[in-house]
Amino acid sequence: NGAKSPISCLLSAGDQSLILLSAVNKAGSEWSPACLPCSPDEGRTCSKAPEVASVRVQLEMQSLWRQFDQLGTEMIVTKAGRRMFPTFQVHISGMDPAAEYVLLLDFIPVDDKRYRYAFHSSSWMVAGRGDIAAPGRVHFHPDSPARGAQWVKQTVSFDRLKLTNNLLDDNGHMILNSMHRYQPRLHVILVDRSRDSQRYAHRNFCTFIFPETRFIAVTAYQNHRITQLKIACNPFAKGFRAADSENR
Amino acid sequence: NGAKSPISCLLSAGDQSLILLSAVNKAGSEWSPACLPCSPDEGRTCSKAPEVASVRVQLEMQSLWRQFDQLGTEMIVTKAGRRMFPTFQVHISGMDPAAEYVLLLDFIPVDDKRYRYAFHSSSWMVAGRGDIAAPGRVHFHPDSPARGAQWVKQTVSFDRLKLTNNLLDDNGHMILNSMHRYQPRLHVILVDRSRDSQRYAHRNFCTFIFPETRFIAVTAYQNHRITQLKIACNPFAKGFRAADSENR
DNA sequence: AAGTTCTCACCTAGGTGTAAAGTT
DNA sequence: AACTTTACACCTAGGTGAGAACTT
Repeated sequence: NGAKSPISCLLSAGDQSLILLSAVNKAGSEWSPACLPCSPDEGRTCSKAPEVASVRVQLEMQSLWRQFDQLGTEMIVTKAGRRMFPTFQVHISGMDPAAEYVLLLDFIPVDDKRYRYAFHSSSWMVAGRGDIAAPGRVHFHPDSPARGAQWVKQTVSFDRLKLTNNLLDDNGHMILNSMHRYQPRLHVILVDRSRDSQRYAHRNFCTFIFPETRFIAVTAYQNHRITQLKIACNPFAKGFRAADSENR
Repeated sequence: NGAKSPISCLLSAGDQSLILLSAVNKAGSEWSPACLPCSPDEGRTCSKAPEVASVRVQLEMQSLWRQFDQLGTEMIVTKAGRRMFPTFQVHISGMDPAAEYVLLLDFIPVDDKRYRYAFHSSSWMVAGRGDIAAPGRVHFHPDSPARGAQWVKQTVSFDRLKLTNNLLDDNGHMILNSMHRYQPRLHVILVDRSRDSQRYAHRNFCTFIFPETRFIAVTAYQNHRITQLKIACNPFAKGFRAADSENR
C-alpha cells in the first residue's frame, strides 16, 4: 500500500479491502469521491466490478451537516440507544437497476484520542489516549438487500440507526465510546451469487465517506451552540424552541 | 385433482400450485394443517421440498380471532388504507434455520357474493353477485427474505398491512371490495437459487389458511357488537371505552 | 335508503433536551 | 470536577371510531 497517487488510498484496520479515500475532493464537492480502483497490489489488479464502480452517492442535507460540522458535531449516546441528528441520508445513482445491493453504515474512530470540552475556551481538547474500541458493528440498511432500481428511486435514510455507549448492548445498536471522535462510512455491496465470493469480494463493494458527518460521541451536549442548532432543526425538539414567531 | 383423501385438496384459481386445505382440521386445532403433499397429478409427484414440508405455523391471538369470527368479523377499508384488527400474526416452527424464506399474505374471495347487513335480524344476507375482483395483490412481509432462524425466533406480525377499497391505490395496499367476504392466506416460500425455479416452483412453497381469520370488508361497521369488541381490544380505540374501571 | 368519505377528538408509540441525581 | 443516568414535560407521527356530510 505504498501507492503515491494524488488520492491516497488508506486501508482501514482489520479489513484490508475497505478503501478509505482521503479528503482531497471534499471541499465544495456535492458528490462523494467515486469508488476509485485501488492501485495494483502484489501483482493482482484491484479494479471494481462494473456494477459497483459506477455507483455515485450524494449526501442529503449537506448544508445542515456542514453547519453542525463547523461547530463540532456532537451526537448523544445513551444506554437505550439514541438516533443521530442530522440523519445520515443519501441519494444514490449509477447503480445497475437489476443488480442486488446491500447498504451498510459503520463508524470508525477518527483517531485514538479521548477528548474533553474546555468551557472557558469553548473548544475541544485532547484528553489522552482513546479507550479500547468496542467490537466493530455494522448497521444494515433495513431495506437490504434490494435492487439498484429500488435504491436509486428515492432518498436512502438511516434514521432507524441508534448510537449507544452500552458495551453489552444486544439491540443491535452501534456501540461508541463517549468523548471519542467518529467518522461514519457507507458501504455499498453488490450481492453477487454467481462468482467465487472469497476470491472476488474486494471487487464487489465500495465505501463512501463524507468528512462533514464526523462527530464526537457525548452523553450530554457540551457545546451550547450545538444544543441550540439541534433544537432549531430537529422536529422532535420543537418543545424547546423559544416561542418567537408564535404570531404567525 | 380428484383426490378423495380425508383432507380435500383444493386448488385456487389462477395458481395451480397453491394448496388450499379445507376446514376438516380446523375446530380445536391450535396448529394450521401442515402443508401436505398434493396427490399425484398427471404422473408427476407433487411433494414439497423438505425445507418447506416441515414448516408449521401457529396463529397468534387465536382466541381473539375466534371471538370476532363468532360475531362475523368486519374489517374497515378506506381510501388511504386501514390496518387490520386483530392483526395477522403467526408463530412459525420447523424451518431450516439456514434456508431463506419469503413470507406473503394475500386475500381470496370466499365466494362470488355481495353481502348486506340486515339490522332488524342483526345478520348478514346475500345481496347478489359479487363485483369483479381487483387485480390480485400480495403483501410481502417487510423482513423478507430472511433465514429460517430469523423467522422462527419471534412472532411474525403483518401489522403494517393495510386494506383499501381504492382500485387505483398506488401505496401497495391490499385492494378489496367492500361488502365482500375474504379469507387471508399465508404463503411460505423457499428462496432457492440453486434449482431450476420454473420447474421446481411448486415444490418450494406452502400455503396456510386459518378459517377464523375470515372477514367481510366494510367502509363502516355494521354489527354494533363488532364495534364494541374492537373498542374493547384495540389499544388505539381506547378513547372510546366507557370509563368504568377508572377507580383503579 | 344504503353506502362512502371526511374531519375530528382521543388515543398509542416513541423521539427531544432538561434538570436533578448518581457515579467515579 | 467531570461525566453518566434517570424521570419528565413536550413534541412528532400516526392509528381509532364517531358523526356529519356526501353520493348514488
